[in-house]
Amino acid sequence: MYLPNQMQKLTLKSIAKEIGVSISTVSKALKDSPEISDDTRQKIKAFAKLYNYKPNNIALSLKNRKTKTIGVIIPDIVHYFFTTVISGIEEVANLKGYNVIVGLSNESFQKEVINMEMLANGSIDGFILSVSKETQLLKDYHHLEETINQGMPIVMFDRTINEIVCDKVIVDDTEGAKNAVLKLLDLGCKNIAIITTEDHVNVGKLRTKGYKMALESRNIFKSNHHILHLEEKLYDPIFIKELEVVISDFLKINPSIDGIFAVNEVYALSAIKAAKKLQKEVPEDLKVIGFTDGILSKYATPSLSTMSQHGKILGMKAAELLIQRLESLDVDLPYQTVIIETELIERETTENI
Amino acid sequence: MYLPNQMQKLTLKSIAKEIGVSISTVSKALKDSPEISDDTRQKIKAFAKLYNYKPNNIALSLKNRKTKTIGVIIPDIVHYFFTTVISGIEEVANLKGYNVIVGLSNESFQKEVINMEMLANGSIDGFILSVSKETQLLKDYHHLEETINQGMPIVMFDRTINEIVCDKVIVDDTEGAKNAVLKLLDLGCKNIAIITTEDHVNVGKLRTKGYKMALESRNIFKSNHHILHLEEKLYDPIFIKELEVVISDFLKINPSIDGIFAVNEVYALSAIKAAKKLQKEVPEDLKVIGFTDGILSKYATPSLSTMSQHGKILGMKAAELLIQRLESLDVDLPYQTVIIETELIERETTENI
DNA sequence: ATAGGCAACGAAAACGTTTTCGTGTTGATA
DNA sequence: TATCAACACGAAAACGTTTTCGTTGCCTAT
Repeated sequence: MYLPNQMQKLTLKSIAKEIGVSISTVSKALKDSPEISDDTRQKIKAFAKLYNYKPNNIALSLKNRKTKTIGVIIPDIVHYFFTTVISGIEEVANLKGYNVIVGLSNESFQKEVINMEMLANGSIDGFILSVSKETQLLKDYHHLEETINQGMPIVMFDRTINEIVCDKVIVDDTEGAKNAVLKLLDLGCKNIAIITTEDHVNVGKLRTKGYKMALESRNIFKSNHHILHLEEKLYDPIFIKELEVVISDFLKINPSIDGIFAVNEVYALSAIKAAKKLQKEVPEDLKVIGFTDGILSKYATPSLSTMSQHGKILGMKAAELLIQRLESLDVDLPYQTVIIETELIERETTENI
Repeated sequence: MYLPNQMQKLTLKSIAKEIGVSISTVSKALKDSPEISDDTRQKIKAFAKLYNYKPNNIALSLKNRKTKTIGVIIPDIVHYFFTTVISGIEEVANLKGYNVIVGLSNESFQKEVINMEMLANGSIDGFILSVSKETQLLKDYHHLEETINQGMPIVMFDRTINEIVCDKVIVDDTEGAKNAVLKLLDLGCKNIAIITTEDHVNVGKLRTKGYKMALESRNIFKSNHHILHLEEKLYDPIFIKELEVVISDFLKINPSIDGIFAVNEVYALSAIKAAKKLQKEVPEDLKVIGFTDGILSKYATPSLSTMSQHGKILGMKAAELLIQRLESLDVDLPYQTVIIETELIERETTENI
């Protein structure tokens, strides 16, 4: 009787020794190769099942030169949008037998590079990533280029880079912003402001562009654009007070504002809070639309109308693109850029009273 | 001149062939072995650097029988607490040269098992996990036992299981809840309710226990306990309306309630919303404390006082425990259970006006 | 009787490392 | 001149698979 050492994983070799056959025979028997007689096959399979043999993934990876795992690099995981994207990635990855390994850049170029290098040397088959803000700022993309040159496919999402040719999945920020502002106009708002980021943040820039397009399409020109650019750091919860002050000041200077489009939930909620303190009622005196249909929008009081980015669908699409490329035999598979449509989720902040 | 095929990763073998030495020599040269002459070492290192040689992680893993990666299994990633835990894990993992591979159970026993089996066969060195609700309900822990029996260490966090002996990192739910309720008492609340989950959810049960302990320590006995147990599903944003209705009904039946302790942010915010509609002002007529210092607490209006679980610290501690065990030579390292202290974060919902 | 064929299995290479243990060459020493 | 280190390097095993290509032994057809 075989006494398995519970501390030692079963291998083909140990099974072979136990049954008294060669490693090859065990391997073939377990894969139902016709080369092996029914008799020995039964014996081997029974033994393997009894002691719960599972092939070693690392050995398989080395042999097959593929790991069946996807590397995901994101700037921040404590962030609703990114987590929904991950959940989408994970869902289709799992469905197709892939694992997901997560690296966080914390918005740092350095960490992004380190993390990618750590994973690029055989640990994964391909990347899904959204670059850090610092990378966008520095415009240094050598790590991305090198990775691609080494034959490792990348799918970029949300914060993509034009200079890099690869598959991309993006949110239609400009169109989404435009639609949000058009909605405010349709609701009767006459003086619509945008609360946005600095321009080097791509999504901020694109959403600002959409804002302008919407207004200009209704013949509201520059003199009546109200744009508040906020410093990076104000997004951080530790500056919540400062954020409110800045927005409050902005609203005081522009008392005619009756509609706000904010490029994220945080700006939107702070705007609402600031407005209340200035005795402006939402939505009666001021209508607000945010971006990202996260937890804040749903549970805020009043609940926030917002543009959903469908992060989960985005993640699913990104994973599909990557896996399709990984499993395609066609080396020249053309690169795609998939656009995920935004959708206006109407809640209390745009109710017409 | 060597013309590297950019599609092909550099290996020791290809370097060896190019320089005209053996594989062993290359390996030794790169590791600065004294066996190798300065001359050839220089040559090899220069070549390796020029073409950016990086050893293949998979081959290393196979050889060393360790992967330097940690498997993290959580029930849900679109959840503030879990993401902060991950960020903590990731931080110390990275510091110590480990990668993090994430599996989601989606609160499903089945997915939890599958995911763990997928990773347990060589892909990772150890697990950090929080079990799914279904696992808690079924009380089937065979996958955990088997994993441990195979010599793979596990660190459980938050939702731990007494029957399983392993390292654990937990939040002091009972104590935290007790302190929250004591705070409400100190603020002068006379009729304090708890909004909690069904009892099979461990954290809900423990926090309810803390609620009772606090009241009883001030001689407020059962007849004056107001406990609202909510169905699982009401936590989901799609049932936000129903949630509010249930809480609203509860408040109507118990009009004397002047303090609420909610076991999560969602219940707390819904309670505030319900109260407002019943013309109760927060914090004037009703004081509220939640659990989890997430994004909702910070940006709510009024901002929510809450018990912080310090998820990031918890994650860091869990990673430290695991890595310590992985790198310890002592097989009999005693198992630890680390308790992360909660902390009351006071905001507007407990202000004394 | 013998060639041919098939059934059932094993040996060995390969994936990319690390490391132990040779082995050949040099220079110095007795 | 013979011996012996020290030096510089290579061969090979090992990690756990898969797969190709033998190699047996036996049966059948000529």
